[in-house]
Amino acid sequence: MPARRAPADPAVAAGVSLRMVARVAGVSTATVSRAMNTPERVSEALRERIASVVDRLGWVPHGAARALATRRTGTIGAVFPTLTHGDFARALEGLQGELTRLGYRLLLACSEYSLDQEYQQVRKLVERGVDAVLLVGALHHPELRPFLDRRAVPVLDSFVFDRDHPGASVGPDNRRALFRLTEHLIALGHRRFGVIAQETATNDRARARLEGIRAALAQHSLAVPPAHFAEGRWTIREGRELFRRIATTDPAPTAVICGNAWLAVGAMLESQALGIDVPGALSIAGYDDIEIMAELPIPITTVRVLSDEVGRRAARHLVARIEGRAPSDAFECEAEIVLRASSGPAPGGPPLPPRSGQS
Amino acid sequence: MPARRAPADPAVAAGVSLRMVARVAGVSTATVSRAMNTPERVSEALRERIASVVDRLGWVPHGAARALATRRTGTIGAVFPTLTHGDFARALEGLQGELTRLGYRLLLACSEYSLDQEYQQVRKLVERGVDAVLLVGALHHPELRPFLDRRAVPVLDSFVFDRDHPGASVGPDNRRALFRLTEHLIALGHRRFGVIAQETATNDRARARLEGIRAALAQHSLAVPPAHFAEGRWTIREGRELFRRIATTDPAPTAVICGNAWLAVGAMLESQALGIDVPGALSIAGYDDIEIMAELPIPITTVRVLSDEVGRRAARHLVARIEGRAPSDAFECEAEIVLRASSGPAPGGPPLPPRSGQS
DNA sequence: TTGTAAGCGTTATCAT
DNA sequence: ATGATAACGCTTACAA
Repeated sequence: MPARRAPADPAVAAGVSLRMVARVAGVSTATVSRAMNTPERVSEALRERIASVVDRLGWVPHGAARALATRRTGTIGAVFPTLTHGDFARALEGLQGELTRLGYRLLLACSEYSLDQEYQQVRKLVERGVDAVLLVGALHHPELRPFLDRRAVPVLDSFVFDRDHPGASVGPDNRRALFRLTEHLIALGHRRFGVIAQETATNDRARARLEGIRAALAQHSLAVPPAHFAEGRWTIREGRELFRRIATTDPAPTAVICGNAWLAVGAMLESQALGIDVPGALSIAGYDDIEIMAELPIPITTVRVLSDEVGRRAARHLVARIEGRAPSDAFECEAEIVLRASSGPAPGGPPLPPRSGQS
Repeated sequence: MPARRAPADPAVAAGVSLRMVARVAGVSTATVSRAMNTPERVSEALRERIASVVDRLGWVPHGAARALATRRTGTIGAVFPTLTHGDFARALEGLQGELTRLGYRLLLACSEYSLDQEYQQVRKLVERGVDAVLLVGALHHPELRPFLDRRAVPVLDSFVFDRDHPGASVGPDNRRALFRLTEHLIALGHRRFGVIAQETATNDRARARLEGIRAALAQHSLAVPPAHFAEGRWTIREGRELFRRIATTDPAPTAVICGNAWLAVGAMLESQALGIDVPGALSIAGYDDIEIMAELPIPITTVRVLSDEVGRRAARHLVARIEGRAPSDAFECEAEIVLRASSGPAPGGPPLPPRSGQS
């Protein structure tokens, strides 16, 4: 019976093992294994014979068996707070793409912003054999680090960067970015600031941003009065409501800083609905640069974080550590302040670099 | 030496195996295994003794070993075209959450809208031992189905629903949804239609939507002239450009249907920039309902797909099949038409149910 | 260059 | 209810 030309016999592909490939090719299992993993150590003749058998039988290596033997799975685990938030989605895409490029797979989980859930998910991932773990933020369940350290599983905190941060991290310096943004607004003459922050309870990034704002204000003996401060979830609707509450006080703030992109979009839409002159009477700034911010009738000043770059760097860092290379402990990712029409000089402020302010 | 209270001895947790737990507890490996997997078959005394040892040693079962023995990994694989697109992100989150609830993990990959890449990713996932695979769309690499079938790996196509579709699927009926939306606009008196579609080359959902539009128009002997048709990527900017091209023709369309949410947002923003009276002079409709569509000054009429529900249902379906239950082959997910201010009667059209049209 | 055989950490089938 | 022990499919010394 002549060799079949069908790429894989339907009846057979199901339970094909390396051993079977070896038998059909008339070699030992070791040789097949080598032909796959270290082809240069196998004679060309055998290599080809084996390749054709692999092909004909439709053999796919059994990952679990390999993992058991090598004690490596070629998989890294990531736990994000949520996946619908634009910057995490972008980071995730960058991470996934880079991992694929590096020959790794991604096991994904969500913490829903809960430290307990994050820890539980990490345990599951480790049980599932991930070679490394990517987390978001610097704040974790107290048992998490010890748990991973004990098992020598590399971890990386993403979306944070802090020189004092123990362990590896990759991301923007949230505190500094908002410090600088706030300073810029102060320089434009603003003195009454409003802030719509993301909930800071379990979100150390949001907290760092808030600290940055407060620190910059403090340097000029300024502060955010309670009536001009609000915390909220990251929806447009929430941004609208909180903005309305803050902007309709008297005296109203002349600048409102929003803790993320959607809150900023909400603030902007509500300012238009309220007929507030932006940036003439009030400046709006956000955090994170998503496409809509640049496309609204009045584009929004914001801090651009290259989230996909965060994901890609995270991938490279973790793979490097898995493979025994020792990359530097922290990467700061650029956080560029993007000035757009939503911000300008404070009404009646000093005549600084002339912009379209119409006070 | 008294029993240590430390949850796990740092020096030990690294290489703890079930065998070690068994030795320390003074039982056989089989008993430990049973204590973990079928506790009811182990005496309470032993069960407790074992539990405490597991705890003290900080043992975490080795997934690969278990997978090798059981031929199941408790992992399902998903391949999405992209992750930054809002509806996939939502589906992903729903999928992930439901899988966690069901005790499964998620292995995630991206196809970048390429059938080849999709196939390659599926191969990787299978190699990694996924118990089932979730795909997007009905159109795949010709080898993909045979590959999975041969290995008896359950597959599910998502974001599509088609009675004629072979195999399982979960999602909206794209064709029908846009058929109905178009009929609605026709009933409002529209006769000149513009369409901004997503690229249909490798996207069968986009194609189905387009077919729905064309079918509805054809029923009324209408069609989309080339000058009123454009295909593009799914960005706001692209939506703006294509809308401008289409809306500035003469005669201009009185209704423009957009293939997805971002294209629709772009169209809406551009219509405002151009000073076009919406919906007085021109109606705009989109597909997929993201928050911004309801929050813009002129909210956008669209088709609401419950993407997270698609993800959750996909999870339940696949797990059911993995566990030997046989769920029905296809679920149609609701695709509700959400009428908002961006659509109204055609200018000079029949005085249908009165709306805010100001022709 | 190739083969032999001992693991890798579980589960599952028998016995007991 | 518990214990021995043979798989599970692959990798990797070590030998030849």
